[in-house]
Amino acid sequence: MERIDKVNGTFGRRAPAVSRDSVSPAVIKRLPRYHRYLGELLRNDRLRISSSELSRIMRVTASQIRQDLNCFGGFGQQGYGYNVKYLYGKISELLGVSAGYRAVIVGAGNLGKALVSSHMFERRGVIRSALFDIDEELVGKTFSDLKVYHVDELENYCRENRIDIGVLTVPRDAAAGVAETMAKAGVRGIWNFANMELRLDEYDVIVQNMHIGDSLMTLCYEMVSKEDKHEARPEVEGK
Amino acid sequence: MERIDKVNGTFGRRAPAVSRDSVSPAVIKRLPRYHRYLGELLRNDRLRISSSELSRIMRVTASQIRQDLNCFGGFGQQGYGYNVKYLYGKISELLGVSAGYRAVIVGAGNLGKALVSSHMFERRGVIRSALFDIDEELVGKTFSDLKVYHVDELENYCRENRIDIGVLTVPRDAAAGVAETMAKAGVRGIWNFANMELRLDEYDVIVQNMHIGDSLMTLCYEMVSKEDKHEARPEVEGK
DNA sequence: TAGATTGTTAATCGATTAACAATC
DNA sequence: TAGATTGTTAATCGATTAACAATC
Repeated sequence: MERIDKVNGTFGRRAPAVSRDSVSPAVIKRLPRYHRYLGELLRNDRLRISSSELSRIMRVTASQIRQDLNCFGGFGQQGYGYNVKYLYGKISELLGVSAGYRAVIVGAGNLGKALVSSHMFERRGVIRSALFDIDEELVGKTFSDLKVYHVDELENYCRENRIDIGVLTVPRDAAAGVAETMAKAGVRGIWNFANMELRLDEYDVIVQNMHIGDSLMTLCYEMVSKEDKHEARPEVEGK
Repeated sequence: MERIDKVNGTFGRRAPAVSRDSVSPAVIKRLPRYHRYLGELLRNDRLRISSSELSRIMRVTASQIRQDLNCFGGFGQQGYGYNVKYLYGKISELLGVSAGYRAVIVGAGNLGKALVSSHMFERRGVIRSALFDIDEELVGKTFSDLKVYHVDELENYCRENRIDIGVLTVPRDAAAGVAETMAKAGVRGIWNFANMELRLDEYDVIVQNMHIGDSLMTLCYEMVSKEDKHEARPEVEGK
């Protein structure tokens, strides 16, 4: 068996393919957060990190970190900890950063523009390919180096450019139709910002519904709960 | 004990205050989704719904629905089901829709504009009060009926207008500073879109960090996993 | 080697589901 | 009343934490 030098971040002949079989949803949901924190450590030139230090930074238990990372194979080294670069690379691999997925963004409104002008895609290894809109005024324009095409061209474009991901920032009512068009054109993942749950059961497509508003509601829930607790507490008797 | 007519959605003298004590995080996280689906049913003029029908629509177990809704008190009625309007009202109440929170949005870039131009706040009972930006070019302009002020005025504005919620769509590096300013000015909740986890431990403020990108990564994770499964499966021997 | 820290098992805790009695 | 459907308890399942042996 070839040894992998996790400490220096260099590899022997064959790195073990990260294993994904039967990884629990709870762990998967946490991966992007690990990725963020490790990216931060990397930018700060940290070479190694122990589960206990990472646990202090991330405010989770060290036990959970070790358990999580171990789902995919032994990423650390006893007595040393984890090599930041190596670990970051492994998690990036799991999250498809090196898959080179190509994405189109449908809807060149404020949200579409916000997404393409950010480092959103770039940072995650997703290649922005083009913008689409139904508004003739926008067609032909360029935002953040991305050309806007008319949605009529969407199906052909996706096919010809082997688009993997479709990002939906269109109005609610248009979402289902556009999604189906993309699914037919071979798109394999849809990132949906319309405020409804898209379902493409007939197609072999993975859908991520992004409900930004849910987060605002959770914030409000917590604010109300806090007030309830503090204000007007009788403190007389009983529980 | 006064009876509450859950069936007609009308109330007796005293409606039971929804109880929030020790509700599990898992349930809280699901509330916005119930809210969305019930809103949809309400728009479609549905008067009642049973846990079993709702379970089909939402693709969760009926058992979970009954268990969840029961955390806060008996919202249903045996033999009948749930009154859609009543239930929607109760969940709205839990989520602070009727709290009348006032929000400012700091950062009048594409994301800020996208948020204020949507029904994001309105739909959740949050009142948009003003926009703020550091760019003199933008100050004085109006977007979606909202005036843009200079961030220098943020602290005073929040105090004078009793702002409850601050929405951060500023660049990463500016986020912590702006957040602190708002906390000092009495803001009690911060909705942070900067790609970093804001912590305001010294202040009595609730922070919701919105990591849009995590959702894209999860999508990519699932796409890679699916490919791994389908492609190049040796099917020779061993597991 | 001794010290540190992972990998991993076992114990605990929390969340989900199933089942059914209560009740409308 | 009979039928339907909730509220609620008990059983199962999954996720987290604690503990420690393995090992670098």
